[in-house]
Amino acid sequence: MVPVTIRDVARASGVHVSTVSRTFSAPHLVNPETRDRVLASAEELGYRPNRAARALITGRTHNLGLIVADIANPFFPPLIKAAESQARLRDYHVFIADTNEDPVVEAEVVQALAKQVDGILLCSPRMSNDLIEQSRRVVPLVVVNRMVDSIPSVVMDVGQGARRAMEHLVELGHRQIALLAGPRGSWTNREIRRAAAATARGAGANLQVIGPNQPNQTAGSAAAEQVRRAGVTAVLCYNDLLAFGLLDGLERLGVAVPTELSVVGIDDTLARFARPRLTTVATPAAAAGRAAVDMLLQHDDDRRTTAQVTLQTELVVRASTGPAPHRPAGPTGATAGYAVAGHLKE
Amino acid sequence: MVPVTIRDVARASGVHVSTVSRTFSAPHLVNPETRDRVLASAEELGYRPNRAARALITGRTHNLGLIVADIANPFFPPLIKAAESQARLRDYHVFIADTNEDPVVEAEVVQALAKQVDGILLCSPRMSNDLIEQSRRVVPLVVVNRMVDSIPSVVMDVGQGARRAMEHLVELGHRQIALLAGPRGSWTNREIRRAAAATARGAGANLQVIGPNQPNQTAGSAAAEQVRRAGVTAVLCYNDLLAFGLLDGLERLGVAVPTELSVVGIDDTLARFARPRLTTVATPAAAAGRAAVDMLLQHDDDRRTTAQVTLQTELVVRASTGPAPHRPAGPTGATAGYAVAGHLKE
DNA sequence: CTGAAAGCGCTAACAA
DNA sequence: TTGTTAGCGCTTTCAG
Repeated sequence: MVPVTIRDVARASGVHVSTVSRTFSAPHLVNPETRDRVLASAEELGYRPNRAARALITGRTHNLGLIVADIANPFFPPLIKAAESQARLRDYHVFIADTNEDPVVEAEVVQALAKQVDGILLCSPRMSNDLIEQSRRVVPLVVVNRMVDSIPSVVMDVGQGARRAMEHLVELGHRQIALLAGPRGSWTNREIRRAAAATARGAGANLQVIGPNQPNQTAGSAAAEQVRRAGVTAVLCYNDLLAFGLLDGLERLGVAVPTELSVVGIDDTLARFARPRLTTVATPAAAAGRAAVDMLLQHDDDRRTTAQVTLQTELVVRASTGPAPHRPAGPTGATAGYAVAGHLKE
Repeated sequence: MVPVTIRDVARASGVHVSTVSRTFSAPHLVNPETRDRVLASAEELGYRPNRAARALITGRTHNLGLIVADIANPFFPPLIKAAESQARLRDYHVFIADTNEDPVVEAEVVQALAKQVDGILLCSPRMSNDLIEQSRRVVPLVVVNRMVDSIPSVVMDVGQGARRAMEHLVELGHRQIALLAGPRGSWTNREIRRAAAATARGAGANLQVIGPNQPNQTAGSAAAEQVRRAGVTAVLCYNDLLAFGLLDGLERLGVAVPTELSVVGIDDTLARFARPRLTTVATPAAAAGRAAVDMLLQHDDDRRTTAQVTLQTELVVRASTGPAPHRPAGPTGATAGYAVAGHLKE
């Protein structure tokens, strides 16, 4: 709490402050003996360079910003953890900010953090590309889960993942499929939708889009009724959270998974936790976090790079998908009578 | 990226830098008209005060540190989210750090962050009380999930929660109960253990402690065999993650929950996701995060407070607990033959 | 290899 | 109400 400064160390070791400074920021420029003496005093006094003061003159804060849509969404914690760990490995500290899926907050936070960081990881941004490019002029940016022209980015190939998921369903005989869509500003959502629609078209299947939805369990649960009425035999969900909620809602409605309806998630966060275990598309969130940090720090050195990294995704088949039933699980289908099961208590 | 400073604004609005400074840090001390002019120029130039520079002179960074044992542990995200949101509400930014359950990293991170923050939230610390008190001398601290003499803290009454859980089990007829313990340095773990032991003693039940365990799913899964051999009819777990893993392991071993074995979790993070749905002790993590931030910021003003806040917990009975069977689910019990079920594939 | 001096962006007395 | 001045803790020329 008593702040010990460079001056205290200088006094204690009988050298000028600039020598102490050098000892920490350019050790090779100082006589080994002097250095040892300084280091000893520093150690004894418990001196730690003040990074903020240093930043003022060097222009480098050694801080990073990490902006995510919702920390409580299980997709993010592994990404945050990996990014923070990678950053600390390189001696960077990281600011975290949660925007609550709000594009306005997002833009504000970027501005607020800009001066205090050397760069920002913008994860699953909900703001417009224009705004992102504008932000880019204020602070170095790496965008995760979105592709923006001229902005370095790390994305996961969810298009490919969605395609594999659709193919899997088609192979199982499904022809009437629903897509439980994600939130509005989401690039991932658009990718999934595009890929799913294309795959359906190519396979002679019909794709019904339900949404947009907030990517949480509640929304998934709430969509169950709509899904049942849609007359489909399979549902691809924007993420596991939505799929999980849907599973819950379906259980309440008495719709059996996968016998009456197949459900596929995306991101493989909650999939192992679900019963039946979710078939899902695994997305390498931790790897994305690490890659993004590396891009940010490297970009920091040699400027002018605008790399776009795409990480592979993988379909993981578990127990929530099965052969298409003869009739869809709708109110006019074989299972209409089960509606009363909705009154079962938890 | 082109940093606009207070001087640029001063020049643009034809006043001295100190007037610009006042406009932002003490608006009431400046003539409304001048203020408007300054504000206009600032707006136009996109000026934002540099907090680090400000901190250098005021001594207040307007940053907080948030140190947690494991971001990926579902207990923390809601706490982090709430803390960050509360902090930003008060115009504070927050650094996040993950210690990987390592007490050494914990201590290092406190030191590393100290100069850059006005205070640190130490969540579920694994380091010793001594070290915490030492850290306290370097930077204001609020400890979450631990009670340390003379250090402001926010804890949840897990002792009471464990007691209620044990009583619940005893009421269901269980007399041979296991406690699947948590990690070594955890205060929460000690509290649970103490309360569970006391309750067992008072009720004429026997409590077997299994552990310590890392608080993750893998450890829970791995403990299944040991639990089955323990000859108990019920298990109280340090957290939901461990309980979830245990459930998984038990399923593989063919032990039926709750008919053969009752399982109780703690923290209510994954409980709704489990099948059967976990009976658990709900802990108000988000409230704890908010409370801790408030204590830190308030303590910041009027010093010398050492408040200790205790938040209530609540037993939530779901489907993983039931009447005690006549024989425990051990190898010598009724279900020994189910061991072959361990070969079932996922 | 080390010291002296200037200054990063900002605030805080003090004067005017 | 505003300007002047000094200086927060540190780095970085430039001399020596």
